[in-house]
Amino acid sequence: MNIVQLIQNRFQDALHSLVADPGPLAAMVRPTQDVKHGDYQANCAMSLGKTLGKKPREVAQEIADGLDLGDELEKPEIAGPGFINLRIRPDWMARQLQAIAEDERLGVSKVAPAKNYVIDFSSPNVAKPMHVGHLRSTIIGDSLTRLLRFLGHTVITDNHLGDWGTQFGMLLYGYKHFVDAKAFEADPVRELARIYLHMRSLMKADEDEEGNKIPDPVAEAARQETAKLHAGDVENVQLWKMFMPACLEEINVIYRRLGVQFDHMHGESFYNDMLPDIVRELEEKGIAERSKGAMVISFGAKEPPALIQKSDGAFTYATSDLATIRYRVKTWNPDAMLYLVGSPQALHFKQLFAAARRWGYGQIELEHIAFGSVLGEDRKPFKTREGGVIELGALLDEAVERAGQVYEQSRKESLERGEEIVDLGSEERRQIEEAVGLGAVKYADLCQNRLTDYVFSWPKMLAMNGNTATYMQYAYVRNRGIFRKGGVDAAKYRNQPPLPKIDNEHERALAVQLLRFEESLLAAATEYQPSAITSYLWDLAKTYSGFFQNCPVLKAESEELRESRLLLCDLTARVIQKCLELLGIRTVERM
RNA sequence: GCCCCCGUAGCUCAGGGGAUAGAGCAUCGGUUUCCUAAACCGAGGGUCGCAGGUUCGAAUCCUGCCGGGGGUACCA
Repeated sequence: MNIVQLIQNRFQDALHSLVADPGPLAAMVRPTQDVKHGDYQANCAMSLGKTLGKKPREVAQEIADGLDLGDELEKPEIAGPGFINLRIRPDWMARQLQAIAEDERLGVSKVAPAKNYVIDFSSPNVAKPMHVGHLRSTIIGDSLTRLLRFLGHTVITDNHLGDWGTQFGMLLYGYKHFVDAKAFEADPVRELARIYLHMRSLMKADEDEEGNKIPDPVAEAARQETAKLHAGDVENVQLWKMFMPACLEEINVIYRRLGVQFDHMHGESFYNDMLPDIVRELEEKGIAERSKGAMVISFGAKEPPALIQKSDGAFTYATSDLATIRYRVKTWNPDAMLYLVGSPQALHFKQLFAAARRWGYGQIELEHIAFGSVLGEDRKPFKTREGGVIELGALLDEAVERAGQVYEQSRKESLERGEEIVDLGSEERRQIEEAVGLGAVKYADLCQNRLTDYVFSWPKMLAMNGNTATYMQYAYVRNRGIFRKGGVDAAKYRNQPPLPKIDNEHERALAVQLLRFEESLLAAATEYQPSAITSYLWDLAKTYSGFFQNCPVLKAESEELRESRLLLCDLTARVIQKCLELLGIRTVERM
C-alpha cells in the first residue's frame, strides 16, 4: 500500500490537461508535516502558476477540480499560497487496514523489477579480535540486506575478509616466538588472541588503527613474515592454514550473537592467485601503466593514481578489489554491488569504480555505502579509558550487562510505587537482557544518518525514552500485554480481521501511520538508509503510545470498538516487529 | 596545496526547495481507582557558521569566506 504513489498518479492524470510533462509536478506530493494541513499535500500549483502566468490559488483550484478523488480522498482544500491539502477517507483506510491485516507482508508489495544485489560488508581483519570500528559496516550492511530481501530483491552477501594482510605477519612472528603449544592445542582461538595482544604490546604504541607504520624491529620482522607468506613460503602457508579455522571461529561467535549471516566469506586470500593476470590484462588494455617502478591506473593530473602493484612486486587492495569485481560479475552477474565501508575510503572507491568502468563493468551499479566513524563522548575516535581499541565482544557484553542494570532499576522503582511486578524466570530475563542490550547497540547506530560520525553514549543508547530500541521493544511489549491480559488470540485478527472503525484522532493517526509502512521502506531502500526505517518506527511508536494512552482496548465502550482496536493493536505490533526485524533487532513478549 | 564531508536549541541529532524549523537528552512543572510508569502530558530554550546570489518560496540549491573533521602513489 503506497498512498503517496496512488495520489501522485491521480495528480499525474489531473495535470495532463495543463502541462505537457506532469511527472515532476506530480512528484511534488508529499506527506504533510502537520495534521492540520491534512495527510498529504500537493505543492505543484505555486510553480505551475508561475509558468502559466496565473494566480497559484486559481491553478490549485483548477487542479483540485479536475482531480479524480477515487474512493480514498476527501475533497481537497486549497490553503496558503496554493497548497492543495489532502485527507484520506477513514472508511477507505478501514478497508485497507482490513486487507493488510490478512497479508503476511503487511501491505508491502514486492518491487518490480527485482534486482540482483551483491552486498559487501563487515570485512574484518580476521587475525585480530573485531572491534567497535567493524560495528557500523556489519549492522548497516545486515539491515540493508534484510530490507532489500524483504522488498523482493535477490541479495548475495559476501564478507570480504582481511585474511592475507600484515596482521597475519604478526601472528606468524608471534606464534614462532611466543606460542604456548599446550594452550594452542587446547584452545587455538584464545591462544591466538593472546599472541595477537602480546604482539601489540611489543610493538610501538603509536601506530594506526589497523596496526601499521612506525619503524620498529618487531613490526619489521612481522612484515617480513607477511612477505614470506605471500611468496608462498611453505612453513608460513601451512601455519596460515592452521590459524584460519580459529580466526574464523573468533569472528563467527560475534556474528552468531548479532544474528548476522553471510552467503560467502571470500577473503583476500581467495583472490590472491588471480592478481598477476589482472595486472597483466590491465596493462595490455592500456588501463594501467608503469610509473616510478609501480603499476598504476591514472586519473589525470588532479588526482593521485591508484596503485595496483607496488614497486616491490606486491599487490594492493585495489588489485584484489578489482579481482573481486570480476569474480562476482562472472559468478553472480549482479545488477548492483554495494560496499559498506567507512567514508575515509571514498577516494579508493571512486577510483576503483572508475577503473572498473574502464575495464568494462560500466553497466553495473557500483556504490560505496559510506558511513561516519564511531566517536567517544570527547568526539575523538572511540577508545577504552586506557586508550585501547574497544573489542566488539566486550562492548556487547557491557550492553547486555547495562540492560540488566536498567531492568533492576526499573523493577526497584515499580516496587517503590507499590506496583505489582511480574517475576521473570532467569532464562527469560537473560533473553530479555540480550535482546534489549544488543538492540540498543544496533538501533543507536542505525537510527542515525549513516554519513554523520556518531558519538557513542551508553546512557543515550539504553534510554527508555526517545528514539531507541528499548522504546520500540517496550511499545511492542505493552501491546502484547493487552492480548495476554484479555486472553485474546491474535490469530483471529490475521485470519478473519474485522473492519475497523476509524473515529477519533488517535485511531485515525495510527491508521495513517500503519498505511505508510511501504512508503517508508521504499525511501529507506532508495537511499540505502536504515535510518528511514527508524524514523518511521519512531513516528509509529509515538502515535501508538498516544492511542494506547487515550483509547481503552479491552474496556472499550462496545464490543465492535473493542474488536476494531484489537485489530489496530495487532497490526501495530506486527509492523513494529517487522521494522525491528529489518533492523536485525529482536522483540520480546515481556520486559 | 588539492579533493571530499560537516557546521541547526546547553548536549546528541532529524529535516537536504514549500506553511509558524523538529525530536530525544538535560532543566522546570504535572499524571497511576484504567490494557506493563522501561510510559504519558505541559513549559522554557534557535541570527539553521557568516556574506552574497538563484527562486513565487532557501536551513535546504549556487559562489565566496570562517571554523571543524577526513583523504591525498607503494597498509587495508
